[in-house]
Amino acid sequence: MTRLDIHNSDVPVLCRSCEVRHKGMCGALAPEQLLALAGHTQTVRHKAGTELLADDAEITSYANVMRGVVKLSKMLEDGRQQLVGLQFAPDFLGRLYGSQNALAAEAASDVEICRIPKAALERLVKEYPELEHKLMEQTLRELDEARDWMVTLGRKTAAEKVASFLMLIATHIDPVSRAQAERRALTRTRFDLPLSRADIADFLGLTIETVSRQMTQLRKDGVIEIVNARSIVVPDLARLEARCG
Amino acid sequence: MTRLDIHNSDVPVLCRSCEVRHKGMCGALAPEQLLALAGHTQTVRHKAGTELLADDAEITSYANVMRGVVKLSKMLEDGRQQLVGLQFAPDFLGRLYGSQNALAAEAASDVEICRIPKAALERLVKEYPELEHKLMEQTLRELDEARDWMVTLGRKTAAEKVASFLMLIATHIDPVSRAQAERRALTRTRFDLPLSRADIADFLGLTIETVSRQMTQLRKDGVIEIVNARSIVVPDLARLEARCG
DNA sequence: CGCCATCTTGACACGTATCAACAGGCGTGG
DNA sequence: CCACGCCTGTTGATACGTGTCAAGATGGCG
Repeated sequence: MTRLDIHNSDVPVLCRSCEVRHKGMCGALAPEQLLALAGHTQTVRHKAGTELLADDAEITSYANVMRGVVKLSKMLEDGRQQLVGLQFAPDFLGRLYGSQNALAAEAASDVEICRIPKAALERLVKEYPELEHKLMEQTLRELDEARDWMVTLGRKTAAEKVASFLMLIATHIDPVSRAQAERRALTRTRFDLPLSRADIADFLGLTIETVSRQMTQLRKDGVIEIVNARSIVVPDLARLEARCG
Repeated sequence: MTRLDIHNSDVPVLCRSCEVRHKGMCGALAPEQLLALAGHTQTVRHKAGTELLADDAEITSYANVMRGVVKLSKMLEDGRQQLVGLQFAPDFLGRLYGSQNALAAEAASDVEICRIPKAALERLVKEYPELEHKLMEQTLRELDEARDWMVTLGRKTAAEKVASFLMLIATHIDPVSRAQAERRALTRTRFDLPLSRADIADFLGLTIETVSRQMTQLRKDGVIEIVNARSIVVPDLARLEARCG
């Protein structure tokens, strides 16, 4: 279970300071493999709002989210938009084996990502099945999350949608794991929203106005406190959970 | 590209008559590996409506859809239901590496599935990375489809949802591939709906009545002909596509 | 032939969208 | 340092789409 990490000297310098090294796909790699990977990677910072992957663009590189939140979105021709996922560190970014993106990725907050050229990663995946296995596990998790969200989009009321969104953020944004969040269910929790009202609306299939009204309602009901538009306090996560439908 | 398949004698008897052998995950396997697999598999037929996997049940086996359509659904505690996917032959069925199902699977039509015990498949996956790769490709396809459907659920009108559903069935149910369907876009197409109005409503996040009204509207607009409730003719797929939003 | 499930159609209610006005925060420039 | 303007979010009035409830119509099957 515990990884032998005393011999850090084998680990590439770049990776040594990487905070998500053990959690993302890199956790699958031995020092020597990490070295093969690190030879191609490049860590880049982007400001909130930067487009990281354009829809329909050719895929030339993949990436790992190291810090911050990335939003994935799709658009209809007439401009209607739907967010189809949020990626937190240490999530993988990009459609593996795809030639073209089927969605757009944009930095929701300031982010730091670790890029690797498409060909380089695909070569490594072929060489180290353990790497593909890690990516498979994340893909399966994302599929589970996408399907959970389909229930939210298709069958929940506006009030339940907003509560579900807050719950999602509360359990993902914090460095504490989801499991910990569950244990601390009764504890006062505070977090910042990585999305604007417009983004939240696009994530929930609602309008800005409806999101705003439902937030106000949750505040009036004492389920949340709105420190400011971007900062929320949940006195009791269990009560919020009860609003999720 | 072409697989050497002249020496059928090496292929297990069970698999030799399998119509989806080359298309699903089994396409990854050499005769010898197929033999290892076939020793554990069991082909079963089920009538429409049979529950194939119960939500929250422990996973003991995986399966491949060989004939028919399987619907995947999730339910909220109060009974509201959402279909989160449809599986056609030769799709894989089951949450790989999961211990519990997060969704229910039910035969939408009469189906034939090829079961394999969880442990047996997981052993094979470990042994043959090529097998995990095939499953990865399907998982990625399913994730793409789930995200496409999120746009439908979150941002389309009832009319567009129904058109999108008909389009989905038209391009999946037929033995002709999606690519072929696109080429034959202007051709008259006829197909049977594998779902009842209630299922369609659950797939689209609508009510039965709204689905029915929108179908009627499409008929009145000449976009579809309703032979009977379960059988549809689309004179011009391009016109239907134009209704999808 | 008749029953029962499924589907369709109608009238009305309700939730969410739309349109519009206003409030607050924040950076810019005077 | 304050004033202004812009961007984001909030609140209100009203419209519209879809849900709900109820009553037929249709069709498959004993």
